[in-house]
Amino acid sequence: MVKILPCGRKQTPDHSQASPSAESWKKKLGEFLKKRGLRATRPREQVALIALSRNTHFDIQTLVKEVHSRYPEISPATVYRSVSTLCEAGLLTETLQGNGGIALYEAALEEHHDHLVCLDCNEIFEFHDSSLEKAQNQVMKKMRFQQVQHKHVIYAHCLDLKKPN
Amino acid sequence: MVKILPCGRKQTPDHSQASPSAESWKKKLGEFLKKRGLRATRPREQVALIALSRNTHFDIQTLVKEVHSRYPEISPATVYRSVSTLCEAGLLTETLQGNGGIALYEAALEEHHDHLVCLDCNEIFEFHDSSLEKAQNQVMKKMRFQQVQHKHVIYAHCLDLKKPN
DNA sequence: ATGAATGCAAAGGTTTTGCACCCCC
DNA sequence: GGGGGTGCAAAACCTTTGCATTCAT
Repeated sequence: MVKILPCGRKQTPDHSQASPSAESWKKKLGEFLKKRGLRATRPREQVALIALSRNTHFDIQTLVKEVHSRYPEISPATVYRSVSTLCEAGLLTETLQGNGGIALYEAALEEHHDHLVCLDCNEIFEFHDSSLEKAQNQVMKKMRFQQVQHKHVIYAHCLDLKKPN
Repeated sequence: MVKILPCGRKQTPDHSQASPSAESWKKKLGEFLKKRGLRATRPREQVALIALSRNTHFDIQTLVKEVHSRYPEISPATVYRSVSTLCEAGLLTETLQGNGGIALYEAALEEHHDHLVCLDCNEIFEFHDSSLEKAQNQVMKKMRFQQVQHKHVIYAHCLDLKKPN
């Protein structure tokens, strides 16, 4: 289990600080670009910076606005193009669908985790449980499939706190 | 576990026949509409018929086309409006995202199941495993949340058959 | 220098909305 | 008869694309 906060309080951005992995994406991105014969351009790296230093899940629109506010010269088209590059590079993952069925992304720097959406405060929590993963692998084995990836999102009410509004 | 077919073969539509639940949605829909003060109109019920008698996952565009081909007088706008009504009524569920990140829907008539997307043949399989569910409930208990719903999609390769192309 | 990347604007597609008319209750 | 529902068309959005230009290598 990674981080759990009682519902109603905001999740503290605990990996916004420069973590050991904070710089690792630059290397990883560089390698990917070289391998593909792509170029390390300024706009591309600025989008990467903003997308990968976020500590929350985000949709593209939010990213577009954020990029625009910090780098007004970068066009939405570039943000879209960069996001797909970053996904291909394995630095960004499309994780779950938000309220309107909109795809949300997050940095793929950390180890795998599942998602818990609190129906009271709408906050998204992350967790990891090894027995859950184990059960999952059992099922795959039984079904004779080899798991590559999975998306697991649980929607739940918080038992400790009541809805703040 | 519900249906599992070795990868590379198409999943047989085994609940396309009139099942006991085939008619139950009419009642459920009627109750919902009454409770909300909404009306049981012909277009609404025709869309419901097509959407709920499907046995596969589908995206809205597909549904729009299908509705149009059977009932050309029904406009796309009505399909959209009906789908959200059916979702609110709990008769339709947005399940997972297909290839392009497009939302897929399915009838919520049957008992809960998870999804397995075969990366070799792109087929979507459904499964249910009680120990998996149990593990899940354990986690929720530990985290002090009460689970309402969850979406679990596993992407995997089939061990038995090789990619057909 | 060469070809990839960008910005811009236009195109393409999907979903929502405004409004007059229709029809369920 | 009243108010929700529908169809139509327009609007609003989001995302992709074409193209001239810029820029990394």
